[in-house]
Amino acid sequence: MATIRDVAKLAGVSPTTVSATLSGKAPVSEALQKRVWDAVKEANYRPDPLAQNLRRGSTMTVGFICPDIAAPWASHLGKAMQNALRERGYNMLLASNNDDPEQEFRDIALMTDHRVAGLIVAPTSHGQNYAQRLVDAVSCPAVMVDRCVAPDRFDIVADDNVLGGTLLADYLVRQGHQEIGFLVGRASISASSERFDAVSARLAALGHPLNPAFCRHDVHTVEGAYSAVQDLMSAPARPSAIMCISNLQLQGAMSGLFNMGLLVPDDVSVVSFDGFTPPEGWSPIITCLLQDTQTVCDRVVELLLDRMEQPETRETRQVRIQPKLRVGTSCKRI
Amino acid sequence: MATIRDVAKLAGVSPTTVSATLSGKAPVSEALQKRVWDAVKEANYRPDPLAQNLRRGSTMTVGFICPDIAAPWASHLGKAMQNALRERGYNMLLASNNDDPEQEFRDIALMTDHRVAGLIVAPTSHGQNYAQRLVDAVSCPAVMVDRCVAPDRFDIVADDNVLGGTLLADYLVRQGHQEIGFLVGRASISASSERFDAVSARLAALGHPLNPAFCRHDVHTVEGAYSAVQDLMSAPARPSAIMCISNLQLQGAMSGLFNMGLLVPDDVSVVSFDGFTPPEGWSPIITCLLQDTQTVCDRVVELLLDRMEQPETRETRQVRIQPKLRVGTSCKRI
DNA sequence: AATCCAACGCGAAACGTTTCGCATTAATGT
DNA sequence: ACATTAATGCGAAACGTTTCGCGTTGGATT
Repeated sequence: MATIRDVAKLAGVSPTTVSATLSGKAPVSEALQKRVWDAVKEANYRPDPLAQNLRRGSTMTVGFICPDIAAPWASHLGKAMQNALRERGYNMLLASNNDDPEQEFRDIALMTDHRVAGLIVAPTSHGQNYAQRLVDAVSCPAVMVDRCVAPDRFDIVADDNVLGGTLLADYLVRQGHQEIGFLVGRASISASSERFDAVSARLAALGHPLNPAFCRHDVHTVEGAYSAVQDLMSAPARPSAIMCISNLQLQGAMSGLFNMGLLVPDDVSVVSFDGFTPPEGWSPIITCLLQDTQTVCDRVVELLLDRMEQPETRETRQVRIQPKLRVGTSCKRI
Repeated sequence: MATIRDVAKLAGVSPTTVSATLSGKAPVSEALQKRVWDAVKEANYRPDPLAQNLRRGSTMTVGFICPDIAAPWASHLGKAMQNALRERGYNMLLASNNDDPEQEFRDIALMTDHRVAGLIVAPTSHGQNYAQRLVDAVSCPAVMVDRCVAPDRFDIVADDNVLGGTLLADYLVRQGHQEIGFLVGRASISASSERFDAVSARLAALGHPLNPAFCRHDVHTVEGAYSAVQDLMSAPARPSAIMCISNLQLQGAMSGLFNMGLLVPDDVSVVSFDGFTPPEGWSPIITCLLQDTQTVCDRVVELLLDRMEQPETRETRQVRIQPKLRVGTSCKRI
């Protein structure tokens, strides 16, 4: 592989001039520029990124850290972000941590050591002292996605859960549902509590407050949701609809209902934030909130690049993405 | 950040000795080792990976290149491989190319420039002169997944499509299907042609050869499959079952049938290689072949590490993963 | 007691780039 | 015509690590 010195020799200039020409960071006369470019082409020269990294002390790489890349949400977002970053010359380093904060912190340290230019984190957001540890661990420009952690330290892009909760609550009431089973997630996760609070507030405002007996707390796995719905639906007083706040919950709930022999929506309706969306042809189509992945991606990249350009100056920003209600076939009128 | 020189000073030894102690590549006396380790801890020293990369001319990073990371197949495999590689100290660089060979080659060049230790590629496998270009582009240890390209140059892990085709053909015949609509993929893609050939051969052997009028070729997008099934099902003579060879096809087919008002499996049965698998609770459950992602991952990593240790010596190997038939609800008996 | 060898530790060079400070030249102003 | 300045190019150092070759030491061999 040709080095910058080879090119310099070929063009009859110094390595400095080659570097200046390629980077454009210092003025070089037209004539020399041409000679340099010709030499670059002739030698088929491409700067060694490893040497650049070392000398610059930074990398054209952005890290994306998420709890589970196999979750459709994460893989779609990852795909979109990779495309967006690529256009700007960045690579993407990926880490999926199985929702384990310890693994997450190790990944952050690893990427920091590798001098990523920036970090996009979908935080696990649980565990002892989480927010503080995250603040301590992250020493480069960073944006948090989906979950709101340490908003005075990080830029954040998350769903507008108040709007989302309102849309879903309104829809349920409009469909005549009054007894609603609610699978609440981890209280420590912002998305979870925000969603619960929003739905709760809206239903109360509409005159149909949530029945605490129909709420199941700390449900954050497929298995948990499976048991929770079976528990809910085997009691003598049953809810007419079940609300899930995550995809994992939704899958567990559907599976749990299926195995009890309950049909959706004939025996019980289901709605969800963040819905699993099998394509047309499968049923039921879940009534849920749709999030525009591309918008999320665009905003995340925008915030991150801004901060990468001006690491300290700017105040942190918080962006909320407005979800849309998709009416499917999983929630019947009663 | 502490450098190796700081540690050396602290321990009263030379940088050489620190390096030797940490890497274990040269003998260091017990006494000095201890002093070095103490100094490392005291200074909280961690070697700068950027400097290591430059000096060694290589990286502890493996690249994973796939057509679409948002496809469940790819994201599940990516997740598993990340975990496996992590255990061995490697990072994973991810690239998703939207099934565009040009983008794929750019990504390969990028990763090669970055001196990845190895490459795992799910090749797009189409375009002019593809195999040759791939061979030319890849200059590091590499394993191909899913599609068989240049088997005399690369290690390959792919499905056992002969077994898979046999299982599906047997099942269809056992269920009484004789007129089978077949969505064939790109002829240039090994998985596609292998699958078609296998099913075709088995059906012929069972005395029910495929009817060419029911085959649609070069169907490799969701939209293509959508039109293809509508075309198939609007003719006067209809197949009783439709076979898809990919997930994309399956989604297009289901959607196409749905929008014609045809129910699966009441009006027409559907089976698929590589099936989209919504969790329990959604219907229909597609009768399809299941592939054990973990096995694929293990074999890929095994082959890659072998080759990374002995770049040239070993002959290329080809591993075929045996699929299992999952009987769902999408194919009725007639 | 002289010699040899193995074991260990060190200094310095090297990886390929970017950048700092200085030198040279040409252009401008008086 | 001389001084001042701006424009442009260069040499050399620096980034932090690994590694090559050499020197030293201490113990074993004869």
